[in-house]
Amino acid sequence: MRQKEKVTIYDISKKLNISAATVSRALNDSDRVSLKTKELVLKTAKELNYQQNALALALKSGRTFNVGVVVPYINHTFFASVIRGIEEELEPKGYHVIICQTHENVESEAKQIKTLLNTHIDGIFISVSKTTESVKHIEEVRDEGVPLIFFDRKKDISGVSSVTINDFEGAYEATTHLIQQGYTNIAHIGGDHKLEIYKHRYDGYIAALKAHNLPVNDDLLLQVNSTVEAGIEAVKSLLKNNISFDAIFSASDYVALGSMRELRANGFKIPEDVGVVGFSNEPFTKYLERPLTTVGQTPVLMGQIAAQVFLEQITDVKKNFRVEKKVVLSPELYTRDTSIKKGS
Amino acid sequence: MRQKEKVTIYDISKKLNISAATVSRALNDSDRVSLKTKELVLKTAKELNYQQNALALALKSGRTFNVGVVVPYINHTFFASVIRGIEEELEPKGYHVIICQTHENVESEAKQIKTLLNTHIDGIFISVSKTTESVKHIEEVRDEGVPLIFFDRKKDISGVSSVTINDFEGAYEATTHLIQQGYTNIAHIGGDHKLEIYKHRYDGYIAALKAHNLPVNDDLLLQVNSTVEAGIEAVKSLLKNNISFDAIFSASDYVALGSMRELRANGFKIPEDVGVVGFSNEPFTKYLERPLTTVGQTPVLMGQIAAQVFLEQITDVKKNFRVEKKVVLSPELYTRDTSIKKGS
DNA sequence: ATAATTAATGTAATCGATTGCACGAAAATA
DNA sequence: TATTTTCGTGCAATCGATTACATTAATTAT
Repeated sequence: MRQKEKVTIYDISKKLNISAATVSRALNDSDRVSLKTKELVLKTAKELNYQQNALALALKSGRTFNVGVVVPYINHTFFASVIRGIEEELEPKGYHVIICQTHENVESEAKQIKTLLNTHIDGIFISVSKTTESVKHIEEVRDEGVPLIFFDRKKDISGVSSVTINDFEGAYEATTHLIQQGYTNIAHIGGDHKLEIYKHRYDGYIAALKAHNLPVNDDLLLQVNSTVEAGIEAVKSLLKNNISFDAIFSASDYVALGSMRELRANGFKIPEDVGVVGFSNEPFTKYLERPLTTVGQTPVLMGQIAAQVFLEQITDVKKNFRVEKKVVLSPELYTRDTSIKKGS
Repeated sequence: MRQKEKVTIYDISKKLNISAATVSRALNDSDRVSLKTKELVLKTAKELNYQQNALALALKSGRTFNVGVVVPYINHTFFASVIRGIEEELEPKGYHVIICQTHENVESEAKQIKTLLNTHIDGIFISVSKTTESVKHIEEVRDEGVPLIFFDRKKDISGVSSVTINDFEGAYEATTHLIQQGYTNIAHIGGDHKLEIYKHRYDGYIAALKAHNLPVNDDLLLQVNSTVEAGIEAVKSLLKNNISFDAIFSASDYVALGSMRELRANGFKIPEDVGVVGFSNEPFTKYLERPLTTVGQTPVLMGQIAAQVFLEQITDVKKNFRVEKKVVLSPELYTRDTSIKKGS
């Protein structure tokens, strides 16, 4: 029950009748200590089961070996996977990952960042919340000299690195795939353009249509939240307004799922009557009885790369300069049942 | 680019020409400081934008306001949701959550715990890995006087609290439900009994059969990993061995999914020919074209309660005693399509 | 043999906040 | 008025490790 009395370098120094400074040097393998004392110290340290006090070190050095990760929700597969990637990459280097969620709320985001800074983290990874417009709280991090890395959802801030998916390319490929499958009247159910990712997916969709000389029809463009319910509502509204379409490219798998529900409820066959493509490659998409074609995002890889960028950055800081690095990952189209016209 | 020079209590003390001790007392609202100086200090602190140095405080007090969470994989929906619950409950109290994953590996688990202890976390939440048999590394935590809380996957260690699901009850209800639907030949595809949760689910299944005077048939009992592939293989082996059954109670949603795949591939209709019930209420289960009946586990709630137990525990420690608290949450059966016989 | 060099170790300050003890001044009591 | 309390504040140690500077001992060069 009682806290074990921790062994410090003073305990070692007392036992060996030398100064704590020498012990410290010996433990850090300094060349200003004789081999004999070095060995002696190391041996005694092992005997006494000495563990370096990370707090004392952090106080002295200013480095805590903790990094913060700020995401909207940690239990969303995508974010949890990115965190996993970060954790896997940094754990071997002795870093710990502190996670915070913003619930898509800027104020919470700003608060979390403030607290993280106060905890003296060595870096921050962030995917901004939907409601984030002002970036003052983020610039503050940069100004304090703390490495900051955006992943997936970024803001354009000079001097800040980011790792993102090429959403444009993903959307372009998805749309092109639908076109090649013979669909010509493709609706796009996207998300709020305040988030770059949705804007880029929209742009990719438009570009693909134009590249194949298909007209852009405003009636076929919707912006909704990323939920099953929103997908249902979106299709309902399309049908109610008598808008004809033969395919849906959705910027969200959840929306795609809802869309399919509503389409089937109205007697449409997928993919015969309507082709559907989603975005994200959520785990459930491949388990559906009719697996969903979707754009995959390699979130674990994204986390790993973000971590690597961070590691580069901290060595840069030591050298007293900073590089702004923008990594853009290529998405991959998972072609499955919902977009392959039979007999085509 | 340059690290902002941090404001300390010495800066305040210098500016006001008083000692740092008084500043510290004033900031901590000690009653040994005159109201006048108190106000003065508070005002100056605000002016200079003073932020308490968490590291210095931690070094002095031994409390870091960090807690560690150790799970097999952080991107599994269940664990991510528990973490979310913990985080939501502790964040308002000023705690940070440090996450570690073990990849179901005891050595990794022991190492993570060791590092966490060295980081001076204020408590540890853990769901043990499948391979954990020796609990020496866990007893060490308890012996160091660091509050430890098991969630979901626990080990029996005296003096350690836990928050779990009543797996027995969940399995009992699920099996009873199948029986009530008219299934009589129910197979159980479970997991490794080394993990209590699987043992309990098995026990619940057996108890339900006995309670309804149904025979226990060893041929219908399987132990497999929690994957879609394992589910496919399990059904393959049942069919190959010509074992007849009219329902499957699986201890895993993934296994249930695989089972259904293989059953359909062999011309069986669900739920007409074979009823299926899973376990966990994974998000995908309700999105299936034929939503899966499954036992839900309220992971967010589990995290919240675990956090509450932790908070109680640290106040207990202050009072110099420790209570072992075992919270068992009730699972809930989500009755969906795969177990409801039509016309019954 | 003596001076100059190098190697090994020790001393003490530092990182920032907290706190037991001491001290002077003011207030209350005798 | 003299004596005791109370109040507000400061001094200095502490938490554990690091490190610039000082010092001693050992070695080499002259």
